[in-house]
Amino acid sequence: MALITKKPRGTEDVLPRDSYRWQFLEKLFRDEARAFGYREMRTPVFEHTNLFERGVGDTTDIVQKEMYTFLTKGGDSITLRPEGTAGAARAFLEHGLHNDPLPIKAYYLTSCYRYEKPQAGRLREFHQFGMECYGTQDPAADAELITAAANIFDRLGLKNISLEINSIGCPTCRAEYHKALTAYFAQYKDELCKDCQERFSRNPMRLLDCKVPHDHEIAQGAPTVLDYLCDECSAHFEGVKHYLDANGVAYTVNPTIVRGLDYYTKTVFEFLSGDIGAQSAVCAGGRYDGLIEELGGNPMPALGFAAGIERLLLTLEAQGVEIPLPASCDIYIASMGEDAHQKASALCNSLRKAGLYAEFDVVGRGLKAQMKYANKIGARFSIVLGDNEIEEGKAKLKNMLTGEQSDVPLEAEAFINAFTQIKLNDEFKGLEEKNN
RNA sequence: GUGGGUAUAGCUUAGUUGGUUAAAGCGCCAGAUUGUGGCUCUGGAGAGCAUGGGUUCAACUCCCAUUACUCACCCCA
Repeated sequence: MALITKKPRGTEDVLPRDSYRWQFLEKLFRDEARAFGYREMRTPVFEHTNLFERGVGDTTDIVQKEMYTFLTKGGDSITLRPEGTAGAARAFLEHGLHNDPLPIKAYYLTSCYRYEKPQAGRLREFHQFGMECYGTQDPAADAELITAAANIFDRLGLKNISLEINSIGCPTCRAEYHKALTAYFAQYKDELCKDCQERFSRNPMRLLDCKVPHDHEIAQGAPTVLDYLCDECSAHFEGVKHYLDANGVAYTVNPTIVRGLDYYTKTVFEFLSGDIGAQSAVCAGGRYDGLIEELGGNPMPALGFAAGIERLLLTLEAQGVEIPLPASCDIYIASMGEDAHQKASALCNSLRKAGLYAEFDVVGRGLKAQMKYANKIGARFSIVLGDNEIEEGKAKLKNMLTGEQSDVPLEAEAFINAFTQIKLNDEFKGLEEKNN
């Protein structure tokens, strides 16, 4: 096959036969968001580059080596969003949402772009569902947000999703901790692996979760953040845990959780799936009290999370969670002869206007092939239209499951009435059988 | 950016120690006495074996390179 080009690396097509899985997830997200008072927010796919440099942090890998950045014809530097929080925060500021009753709760479902090397659960174009909450520093809010995510995984029927939480403190206590950490690792600096040598200067907290055995051993003896939290941060973290307990959300405290984006403060958390390979974080987030100020606004506490839709889909598949199939064709109208074809077309249109999913032959197939097709698309009912039926003004409606047939009139309105009646009876019977 | 694996029809694969027109299942299309699907049967379309070199009388089978896909590291949803 001489295709002029293939899809760019790290992108995925969602085919017609699979889109219902996405739609199922999206609906569940929206429903859950609504239950927690979150409303949808949509922001541009691209933003001015400096938004991400400031918001995400210009020392992060995302900004340093993963952004899709380009110059416009006008000479502006534009970047495809690598994540959702910065754009949401920008919109929050730009539209003065802090004047609305607090807290402001917003969610988004968007694509994100990162120039990375693809692997299992990692794409260059991927999709996130995220929730952002502005204007509260109460630990109840942290727990509420985490609970929303937990509820989603619960409703999806996912097993083995573990929640790990940590607090990385405020800038004040984190500075203290960094000092202690640096002092500790300085003793072993020459023994650390090459990556860790780098981390030592860039982000010492990263030294904690190195996978190299020797480094890991050294890290075991390192001071933990939780011992360095100031009174306020410590009390806040305790509060979060209590509210999670109250909500019945299970978690483990993991003091080595570090987030890769600069804006996080205090609470950080990850939901991990053991079924999808090395990229196991299916959802992650935390508090970012400094972000709004960093972007030029008045100080405003905030928190949020993002869940990777592709990763969730992978987890669902790995665990064999069944996603309900979309409703299939209500009725297929087979026809033979020019008059009947036209009648089928018109009847179909009336049915569609009435909200039904109806099909007829638009390929020019023979009757038998039409019936086969009706079967393949899972039509629940079918009728055959020929000269006889047109003449008599009625046809046989066939239940494709049971093979039962009954007469129905061909006049549109009467047909729809008769059909909906039969369809309802059929559904009722189905329910009864299910219950017995 | 670094490292490992893979590359045969739309999909899943077979292809023996290199040897004639590359095989199967699924899917697709069409038939199996006249106007009715699912099961079965028959037939058909569809790849020239990722690409480019090389070795050989002969390569899908061996060698090299490239590309793509994939997994892992870094990092992250």
